[in-house]
Amino acid sequence: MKNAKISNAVINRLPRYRRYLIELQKKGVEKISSKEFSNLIGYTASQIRQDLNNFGGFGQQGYGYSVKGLCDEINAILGLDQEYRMVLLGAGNLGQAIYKYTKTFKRGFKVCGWFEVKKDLIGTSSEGMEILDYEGLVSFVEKEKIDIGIICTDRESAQEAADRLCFAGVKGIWNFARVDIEVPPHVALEVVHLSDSLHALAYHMNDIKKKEAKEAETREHRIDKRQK
Amino acid sequence: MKNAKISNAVINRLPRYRRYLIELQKKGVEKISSKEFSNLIGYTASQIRQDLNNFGGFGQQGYGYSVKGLCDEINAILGLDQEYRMVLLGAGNLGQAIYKYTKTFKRGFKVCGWFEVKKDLIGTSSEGMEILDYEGLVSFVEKEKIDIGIICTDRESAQEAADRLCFAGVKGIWNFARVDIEVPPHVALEVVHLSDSLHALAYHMNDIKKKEAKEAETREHRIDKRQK
DNA sequence: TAGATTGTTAATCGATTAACAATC
DNA sequence: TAGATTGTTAATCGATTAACAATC
Repeated sequence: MKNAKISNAVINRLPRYRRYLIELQKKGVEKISSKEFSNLIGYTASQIRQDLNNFGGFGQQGYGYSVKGLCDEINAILGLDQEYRMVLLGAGNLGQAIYKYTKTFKRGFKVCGWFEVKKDLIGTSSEGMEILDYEGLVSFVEKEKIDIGIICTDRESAQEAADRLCFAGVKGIWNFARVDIEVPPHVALEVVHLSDSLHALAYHMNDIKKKEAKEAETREHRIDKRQK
Repeated sequence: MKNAKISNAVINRLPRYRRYLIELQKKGVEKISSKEFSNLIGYTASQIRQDLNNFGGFGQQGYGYSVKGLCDEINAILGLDQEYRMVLLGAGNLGQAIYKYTKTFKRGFKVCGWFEVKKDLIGTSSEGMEILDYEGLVSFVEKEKIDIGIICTDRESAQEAADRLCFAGVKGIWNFARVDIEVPPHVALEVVHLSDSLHALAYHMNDIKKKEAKEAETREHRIDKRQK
C-alpha cells in the first residue's frame, strides 16, 4: 500500500466498486478487465486503474483483475474485515428511522445501545430495543468498547452529543442531525444530510422543467416564423 | 439567472448555504459579507461569491448580501417555494425507516401513498398509514399528481419500480435501494447509498488508526536510537 | 512469441482560489 | 468622497483522461 493522502473522491468510489464486485462474484465471474468494469460501472477504465493503483497493483498485465481478489482487497482497505460496535443517540423520528435502517445490515456494524435525553422515552422499548438514559452513555461506551456513535438528536443537542462521544472514546461519528458538528482530529466524521439530498433532487427537477419550457418556447418561435 | 450548465459541486453546496442562512435569520442577522459567511460556513469567500454568481448578482458592492434576500433566492433556485407530492415504494425495514424519516419534514415534501408488492403487507397499517397494493401505483400517481417516487425496495425490484414510476409520470426519483438504477433524461434522479457512507466512515477510522500506529513506530525508533 | 491489459507518466479538463476593477 | 465589498477575470490547483512502456 502506497503512502500519499488519498483524495475523498477516490474513497467515495471504493464502496461502489465493492458493490459491483460482490454482484460479479454472485454471478460467478472470476476475472474482469478495467475496460469491462468500465462498461459495467460507468467510470473510465483509466480512472478505475488510477483509483486502484492508489492502494497497490492488484491487477495482472494481459489478464485483468481477479474479482474475488480485488473485492477482498477493497474490503481490507475499507476496514470491512472487522466488526464495528455502535451506539445510537436520539429516539425521535430520525433516531427511530436510522435504528430501523441499521436492522437491514447483515453484519459488520451493530447497534449495541440506544440513548435518549428525554425522560419520558427512557426505559421504553422500540423495535425490540430498550432506550437507555443518556447519562449512562460514557460508561457504556467504555465498558462495551463502542467504536462508532450515530447522532440522530435534534440540532441543539448534536454538538454536545458529539463531544461526549469523543470524550468517551469512539473512533468515528456518523452524523444525521441537521447541523454541522466538529470533532477532534483523531475521530473520523461522516455526515449524511438527507434533506440536502432531497433539495438537490428538487433543483434538478426544476432545472429539467425550465429546460423543457425553453425548448417549447423555441418551437413556438419557429412556428411563428413559419406563419409569417 | 444565467445560462451555462451549473456543476453538481455547486448545486450540492446550495442546501448548505440555505441552512446557514435560515439559522442567521433566526438569530436576527440581516446582512452578511462573503468574508463573514466564509468564517461561518468554512468555504472561501471567493467560492461563495463564485457560487452565487452562477445564478445572479444577489449582493451589493460595499455592503454584502441580505440574509433574507439571499435565502429567498436560494429557495427559489432549489424549487423549495413549491410543494412536492411523493409516493414511497417498499414497506420493509428500509421503507419503514425512510417513511419514518419523512415525518420529520415540516412541509414542502409529503408522502401521499405507500406501496408494497408483498401481499401479506398490503392493507396493513404502519406509522398510521395504510400500505397499498403496488398494482395500483400507476393510476394513483396519475390521479394524485405525484411528483416524486422514493424507492426503498430490495435490489431486485428497484429498476422495475423506477420504470413504472417514470411511466406513470413522476418528475423525480429518490433512490435508497442498494443498486444503481437508470431513468430517462426527463426524470431527475438522486441517489442515497447510506451504506456507502458508512463504509467511507470505516475507511477514515482505519486510516487514522494506521497513521497513529505509524507515529508510534517512529517514536519507538527515536527511543531506540537514543538508547544506542 | 504475440496479444492483451496493467501500471504509470503526461496532457487535459474542470473546479477552486487569488486578484482587482467596478460600484454601492 | 473614501471605504467596503461585490462580480468577474486570471492563475492555480487537483482530478480525470489519454497515451504508452512494462510485463504477464
